[in-house]
Amino acid sequence: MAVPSSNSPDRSSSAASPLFLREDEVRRGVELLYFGYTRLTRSIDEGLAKQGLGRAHHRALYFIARQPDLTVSDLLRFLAITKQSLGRVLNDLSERDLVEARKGEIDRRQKLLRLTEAGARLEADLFESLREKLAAAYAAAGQESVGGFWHVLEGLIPEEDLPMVAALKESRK
Amino acid sequence: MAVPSSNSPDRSSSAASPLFLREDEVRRGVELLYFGYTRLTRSIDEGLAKQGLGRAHHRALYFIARQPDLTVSDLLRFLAITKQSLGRVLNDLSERDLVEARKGEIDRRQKLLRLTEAGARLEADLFESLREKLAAAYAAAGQESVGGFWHVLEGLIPEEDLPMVAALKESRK
DNA sequence: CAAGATACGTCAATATGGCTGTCCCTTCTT
DNA sequence: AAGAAGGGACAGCCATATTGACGTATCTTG
Repeated sequence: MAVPSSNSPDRSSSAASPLFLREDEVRRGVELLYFGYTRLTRSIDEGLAKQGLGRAHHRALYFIARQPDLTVSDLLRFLAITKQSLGRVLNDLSERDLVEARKGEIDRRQKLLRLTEAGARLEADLFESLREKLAAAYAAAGQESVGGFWHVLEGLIPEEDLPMVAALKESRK
Repeated sequence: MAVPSSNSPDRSSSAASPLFLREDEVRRGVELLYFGYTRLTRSIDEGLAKQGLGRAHHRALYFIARQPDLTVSDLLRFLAITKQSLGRVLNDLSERDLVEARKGEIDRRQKLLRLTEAGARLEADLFESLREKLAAAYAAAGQESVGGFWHVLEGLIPEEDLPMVAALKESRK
């Protein structure tokens, strides 16, 4: 341990295992992810507050918009919350006529969720604010960077969850 | 909109309005950011629950670890929550002897926050779990992707907040 | 067909992490 | 001396999540 005078830790990661990355690179990622994510969602929060809704409602709206006729249990998988928590959110949304449900035809136990026209309008509005910010970030970073951005994020998602995310991609007709 | 037959995206960013990106690209970013971010923080939540702490405590720990002798008001800027909310968190942390404070020497109204040894150990533990995941994602994506990842995220942070984020970078002496 | 599994809903109780508004003390600046 | 700034504390509120237990309709299968 011949680390000289400097009180800075031995960060010469590069040396050994490639998985043991320099702490700085990891901290940088953590911080950018934190600030980037919170800033992106902040815009949405404001738009939602006006309608008396919260972030949870937006997430539900988003996935329903993304996959019309989504079932409750699929939505639960996306949101990874409990049935009870989702129940409240879904009730709020249908009271406000933003979401409607009908019985599944194949399996009539299922409830197929869809946005009403008003719901679609609201979702589009909120999405517009996401688009502005993300599109600006894409543009500033350049298209080459976008691929890397996606790539790293994909790596953060555990394998068992990838099929779920991929399902969204497909519904993107 | 004379986008030709090809179903491949019109990515010649250059094309029309470079800010009006294809919806799919934005949705993909939103989704990856959501799943990536939640999966990354999930690991942390488990570690914290054991100590009876929550995510809020981790954020405070993280920034204090990052910038020893951080003042309360600087921490408030990072976290973007109210003094009252932070107060509770900080009390929890000092009750558990994870954080300690001393008076500022230059300005004695200030409280300079530091981790205790136990606090540093806990933070290092939690960070380790972040490192594992993020390092694996970096490795899987390749170093070229990491730059793009950072770049796009930077673009999500409003200009007025960039100095704050940069301050962290510097303290990373 | 009967039994069991599945999809959905709901009750009650609880925790966390935020918020607002108000008021206070100490210390620095002018 | 007055005001601004850093920090703290009270009370009360709200949104979002949790667990566990239970109920009902519907599908699946031996």
